[in-house]
Amino acid sequence: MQDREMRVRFAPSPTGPLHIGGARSALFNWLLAKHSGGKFILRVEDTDLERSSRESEEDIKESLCWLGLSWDEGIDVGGPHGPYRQTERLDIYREYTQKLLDSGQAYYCYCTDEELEDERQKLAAKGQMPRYMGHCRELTEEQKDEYEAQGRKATVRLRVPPNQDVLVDDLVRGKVVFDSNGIGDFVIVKSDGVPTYNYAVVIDDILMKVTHVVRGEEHLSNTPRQVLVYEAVGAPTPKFGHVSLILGKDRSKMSKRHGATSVEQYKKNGYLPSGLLNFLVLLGWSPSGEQEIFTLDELVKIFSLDHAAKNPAVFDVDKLNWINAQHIKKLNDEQMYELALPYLMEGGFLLEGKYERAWLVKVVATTRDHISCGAEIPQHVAVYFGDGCELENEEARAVLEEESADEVLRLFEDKVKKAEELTAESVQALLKSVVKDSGLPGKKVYMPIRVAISGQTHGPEMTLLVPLLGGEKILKRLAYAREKLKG
RNA sequence: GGCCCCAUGGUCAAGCGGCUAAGACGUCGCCCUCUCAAGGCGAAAUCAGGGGUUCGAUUCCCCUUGGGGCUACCA
Repeated sequence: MQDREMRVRFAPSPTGPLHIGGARSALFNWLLAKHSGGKFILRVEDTDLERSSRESEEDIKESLCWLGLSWDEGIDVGGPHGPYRQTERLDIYREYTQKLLDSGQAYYCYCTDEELEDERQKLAAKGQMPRYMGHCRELTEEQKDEYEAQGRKATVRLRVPPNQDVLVDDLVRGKVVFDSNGIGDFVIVKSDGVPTYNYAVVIDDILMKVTHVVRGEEHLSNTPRQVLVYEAVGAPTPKFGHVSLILGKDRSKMSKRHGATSVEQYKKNGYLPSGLLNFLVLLGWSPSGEQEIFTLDELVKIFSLDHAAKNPAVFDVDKLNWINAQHIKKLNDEQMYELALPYLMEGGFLLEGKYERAWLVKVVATTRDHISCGAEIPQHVAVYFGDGCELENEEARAVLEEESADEVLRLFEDKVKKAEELTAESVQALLKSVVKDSGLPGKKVYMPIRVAISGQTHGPEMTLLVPLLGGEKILKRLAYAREKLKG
């Protein structure tokens, strides 16, 4: 007897961009599938007609693709158990609903929102769990006709057996028992004929032969309802795994006010898919060794639910920044350039059009060890652009106003003019000779030059800065700085 | 309110009855250095509280407290 292949899915509802929590669920499922050689399915749960949109669906797919989490079956790519969009599966659900109705495991309910709300209020007042008490459980044909005549639209409810323990055997939480009395007959088909989440999700998982349902902990309390549906249709339950939630800084569920919560925002800020994924996988899961920086391939090899954490994790941007920085350090020059391009354009650095690509590549490469995301590139490369620099502050001005500065700059200028080439090595030698000729301490030499050619008292190493600026630009900047000082 | 989950430094976390309670981010200090970073080294910092069980509890059980989730014709 061979184990069935592992089949997992990510089933977002397209009501907004891909949330960071959703991305982690997708990642866990994807890793599980890849690790075991199984299948990863993408299903769209769009039964909330009001809030679902194709636009969101596109956004989610785009984010998933950007992350590199491709799906083996699902929307767009198809598969043997489609369609993979729930609103296109209405006939399928109808079939199951009819069977449930025929067998008496489900029934029509004609209660109105007001009546239901009233019932909830009363139960809550008595300190009991608000739930449906079964008003329409035993309706006669006459009563149904009467309601129909009133123009009421019926929902379909599942008949939930009383006094029953509903067991959820969870891969990360162990056995969790719920009392069926606390659940009540819940709606499986809305009055417009569209199934509810707790119903559709089960039918689909059965039909799509899903073996492992891995999702956020917010679904744990809903799982007994789903188990009840499995039992009603006579299907075995898959294995469940409820992963802890991702919380905001204040320990409440991540939401807009916690800053960027969608994958596309991180993409926009120039985070790398590998960096974001690496950060996400460490939230609620830990590797056995001490390594923390992983490629996707490495994660595929070692990931399992065994080390999934039960406690919720706070999203820490500082750690994300560090992890992403580690991934950026591994980029080559071309990859760096690719990462930088949108920000160079945005920052207007390419408008001048007079910069060679090869030069730009070198400039961008200087930022590699200093940034944690692409959006930080402009502030680091600004110093390489333009023919003159404004003095950053009084401290910078003071450096140039020092007595020895003038002499240093003259020496430097002279040597730059005479230099045949400006490379890291030659600049190093050149600067050393300025130190020697002036007899000044290094700092008294480097600083005035730095400020004169960059306007700032901080920045890239001189052996990086000078060659990249080139003789022509340096001379212009020196002239500009002198001009400024006179004024 | 009811039900369910969770509880190790500021944050992510290892630990699975006996440890000086790992590691990482962040913080601080030192080194490197023309500067800012990066990098290297080092430091401070944790078992929520109370009961049990046990020769021995961070670890097992109960209670309290705290946090979170669910309680929809949302997913």
